[in-house]
Amino acid sequence: MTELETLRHSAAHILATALLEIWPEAQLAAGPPVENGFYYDVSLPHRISPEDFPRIEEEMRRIVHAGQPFVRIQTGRQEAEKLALRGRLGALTERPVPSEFKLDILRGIPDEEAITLYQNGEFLDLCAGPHVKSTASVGAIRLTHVASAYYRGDDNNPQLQRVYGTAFSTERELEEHMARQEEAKKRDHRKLGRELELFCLDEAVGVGLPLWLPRGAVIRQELQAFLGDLLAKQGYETVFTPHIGELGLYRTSGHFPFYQESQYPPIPEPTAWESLEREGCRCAEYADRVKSGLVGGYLLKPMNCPMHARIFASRPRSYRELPVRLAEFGTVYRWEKSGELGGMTRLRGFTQDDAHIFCSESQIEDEVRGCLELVRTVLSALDLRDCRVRLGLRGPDLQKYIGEPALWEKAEAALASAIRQAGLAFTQEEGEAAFYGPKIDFLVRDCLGREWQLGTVQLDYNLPVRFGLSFTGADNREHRPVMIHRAPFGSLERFLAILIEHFGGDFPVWLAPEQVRILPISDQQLDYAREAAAALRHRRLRVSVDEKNETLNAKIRIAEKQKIPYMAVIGKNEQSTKTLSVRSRRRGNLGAMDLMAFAEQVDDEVSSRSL
RNA sequence: GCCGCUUUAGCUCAGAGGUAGAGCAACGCUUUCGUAAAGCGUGGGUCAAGGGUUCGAAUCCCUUAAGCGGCUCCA
Repeated sequence: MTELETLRHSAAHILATALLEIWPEAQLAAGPPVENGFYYDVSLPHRISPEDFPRIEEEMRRIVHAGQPFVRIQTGRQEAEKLALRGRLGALTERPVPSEFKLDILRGIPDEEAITLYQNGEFLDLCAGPHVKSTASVGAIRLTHVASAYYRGDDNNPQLQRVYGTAFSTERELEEHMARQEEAKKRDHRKLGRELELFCLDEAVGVGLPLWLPRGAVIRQELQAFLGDLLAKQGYETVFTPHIGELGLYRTSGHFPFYQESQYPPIPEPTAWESLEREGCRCAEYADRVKSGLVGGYLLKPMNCPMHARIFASRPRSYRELPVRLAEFGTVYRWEKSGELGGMTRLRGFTQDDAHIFCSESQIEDEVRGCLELVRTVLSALDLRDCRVRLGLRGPDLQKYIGEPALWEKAEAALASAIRQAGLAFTQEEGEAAFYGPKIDFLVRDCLGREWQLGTVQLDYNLPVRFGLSFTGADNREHRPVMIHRAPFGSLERFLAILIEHFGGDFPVWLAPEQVRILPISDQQLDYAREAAAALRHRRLRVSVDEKNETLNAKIRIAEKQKIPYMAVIGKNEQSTKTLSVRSRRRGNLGAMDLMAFAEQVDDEVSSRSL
């Protein structure tokens, strides 16, 4: 634990102490430090709201001023259990009701581990520590928000109130942190997405179904073209597949029923509807039959892989043509629960920069390495260096996965070996696999510190079996290919969200929806302004002319707020000399430039995709 | 889906039981301007939706929806 984490952990204990001073009956669960601060989970009939924060904070300040030492108490398991039964753990006094969560946590601690308690003032808690010396060491502490969480993160468990706060050793650091958080909120892609007119989420269209506005569409097309160039070089072939497919296809792949709860229900054929009507089937019964897949129909595709598998199977394949790499910007639809939707990061319809590589086992390592290389190229080209890599393996609940354990072990071993070969630092996490195979994910943080999965490389021995895929080997016998699923962006929507926040809306010129805005000083210069715009457009630059009846200062201000990379001021002088007075959003006033020289310069910047 | 909070003009927000307001944006007119906001004027709202309490509801109560913060799940 770092020093700051220790301090925040102690802050959590101070929060707990304060909560108990106010509500002695509170049942405490756990209170760890987290990314930006700390929290404590508490079960309490009173609904804690931000309105309660002032009095809780006042109580906390009092505890800090009191300078209560944190005392570490080594104890026996039975002693601790007795205390918990008497309601004394996570409490200021003994209480008539046992400390249920503490008791449960205690029982979860392995036998060989020592049991320690920490006490400050009257507050006694089951806790491994460590802590700062005394409550006075926590110089600055503030509550930020309250949310809810299930005990131990399991939705079968009781729901707790989670009070979040942050703490630092000095008030100044706290103030700086709060200011940074405020700044970060200005980069929020939901805010910038609306202000810069990149996308919109319209309830009238459907929850979680995004509309890409013209300016956002420009960015998407640039991203697609950028990736398209890389894919062509790596020997990928482009395919297109429909948005819906036969239910049977997804039975074969296992999406139905393994992935059923994440899908829109099947769409039945009109004839199925009619024949059920003839049977006198009632609505509820009909709905049941559709849901359980007893009525045939189509599924809005939740993934592209089954269709790509069918493309592979569309004719006999020879070992000579492997690996077959099929790529598609495929839009998929998933039934995300309402509470988990958010901006462009969690949607019900989104587009993956998907591809499936069909190869022999001996090609796996090279191909996976190629994929990892591709993801890294993409991320570094866009300056997203701050990411971590995770190897996702099966979890303990084997019901959630398809396929033979032997194949899983092979796949997991192969991925682990490829990732090591690539020399990437990574963490290994159980329960993070896809239902058909293990995967390597690239995770980045958004402006508020939340982690999102972008790029992914997944190894799959199972779908080829389910689809009976094969190729003819050099031995003239049929062999089973292996499938690699990979998406360097992950989804274009989520990637856009992260990009918006990374650049704060100030995109590099090649991605900027509008690259140059021409600002005529008066309408005397309109003709030349339009002429100049046309010339720049000929160089395939994205240009507009601000023809509004406004002062130059106002036009500059507007362009700055819209984060246009280049402004070109045109007045009498520029008109007579056929030049532009160029102002760069990042570098300020660059002075007069020849029109064509300027076009050339911007063109270079665009084609080199410089940042 | 669950818990909490929120929802008033395109955006940001005031309005706390007596029948809706500001700034910005939009539109019009005047001004024709040299590197981050010219001036004046105009239009715009079944106060998220539905129900209830009340003589009277943006305001109080209930239900629903969406958004936000989390949890679980995931690109």
